[in-house]
Amino acid sequence: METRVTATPDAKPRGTRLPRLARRRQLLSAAQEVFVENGYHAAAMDEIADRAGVSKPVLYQHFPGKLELYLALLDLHVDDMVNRCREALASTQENKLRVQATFGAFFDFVSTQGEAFRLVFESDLRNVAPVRQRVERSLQECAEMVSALIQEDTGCTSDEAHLLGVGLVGMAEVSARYWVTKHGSIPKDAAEQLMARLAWRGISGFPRTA
Amino acid sequence: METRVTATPDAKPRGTRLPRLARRRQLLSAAQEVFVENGYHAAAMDEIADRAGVSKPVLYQHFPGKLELYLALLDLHVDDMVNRCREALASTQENKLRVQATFGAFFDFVSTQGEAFRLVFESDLRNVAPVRQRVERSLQECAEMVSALIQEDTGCTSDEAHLLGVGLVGMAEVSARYWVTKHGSIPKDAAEQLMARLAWRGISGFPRTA
DNA sequence: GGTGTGGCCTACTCGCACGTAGGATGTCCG
DNA sequence: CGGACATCCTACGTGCGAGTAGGCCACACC
Repeated sequence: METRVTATPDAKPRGTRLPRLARRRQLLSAAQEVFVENGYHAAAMDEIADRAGVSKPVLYQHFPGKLELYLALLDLHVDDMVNRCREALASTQENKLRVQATFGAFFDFVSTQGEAFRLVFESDLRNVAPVRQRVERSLQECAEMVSALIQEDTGCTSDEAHLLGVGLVGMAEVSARYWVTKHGSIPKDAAEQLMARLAWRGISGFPRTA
Repeated sequence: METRVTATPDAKPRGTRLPRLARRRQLLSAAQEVFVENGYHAAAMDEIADRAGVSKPVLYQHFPGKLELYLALLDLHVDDMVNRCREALASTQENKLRVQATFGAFFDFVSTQGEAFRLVFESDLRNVAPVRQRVERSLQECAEMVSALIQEDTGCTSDEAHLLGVGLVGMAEVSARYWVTKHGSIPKDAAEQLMARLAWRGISGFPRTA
């Protein structure tokens, strides 16, 4: 999927001119590479520009600052995650299949776009309000969709269902992240189904009394 | 739990002299406050010194640099977490109780020392090798202790047991972190037991065949 | 062929925060 | 009392990287 991962931070030809929108997309792509590799702080605007085969001021003609550039990318991926999760839950009416589909969604999410999921799950900028807000909100949304279903089918209070939802989504996130770094140990289908089985056994027909 | 959260970063008396070891402990404590509040990058050595009622060079007489100071704290807390987890798993021979105890361990861990768990779970320095290594290694250790037990009692392969272990530990981490930020919604005991029940239902007598 | 507009570049400023040089001051022992 | 040692301070050097000033060049349209 990468054409070059060699030593030199490989500046591109540096001669091409692009229309505004195409350049913007390319800058986003270059920025994603650099942010994912190094995190926000270690990423230099110079390197992003170089990676796109362009000089720094061009970057600032498209984005007002480093933070805004980062947020633009982050928004893309949190939305992607939430949508995948929503679609998985809506894909069937049977809860067992819903669980499977949702784990599938998380495993898919961490498999796409290089390692873009790191922007959401491993951001080194969570201490900055707008970033924290986006990340927490997106996970919260996923958890709420899950907990709504839990609450329908069990006698749990709202608070209990929320906690369960957060835990399940967290399990999906963490296991998917672990799996993706250990490619080769287990095929994707098997990993998804293993975790889905664990979750489904845990949550199905959750007892109403302690 | 905080005595002061006012505007001024409250420098202490600034006159007291302390023996070397006591000063070191106090510096660690001040550093922990600042790192937890702001993360690594937004934490200034000046503020840590101020917070301890001391000037910056003193800090550098105790720690060679900012990173080493951070690592000293991080080591403390990853070890704490692993030990709690180990003790929980060793506290009984019955697996159901082990699950309960382990969730208890994670909920305890996030409840102690201000919010020191953020250093482990939300470090904004995971892209730096020594930090990443410590964090991942500690979670890996917890997961391996869990997966060893899983492998004993199920027909899972080693890879499968590892994935399950990581998922369960991840669920404990995420749910504990969520619970601690929502103090008041559910009492600690209830939250622990709810999650433990979810996990135990999921993992107990895990089927040997797909 | 001129002229304007849009895309691009080189080269710079500037602030911030880590880390340090060199000096003052309190305490303990001969 | 005097000097040695340890603790601490004020004030500075320094590097790095975000963001900017000002100018060049290609292409399109008159």
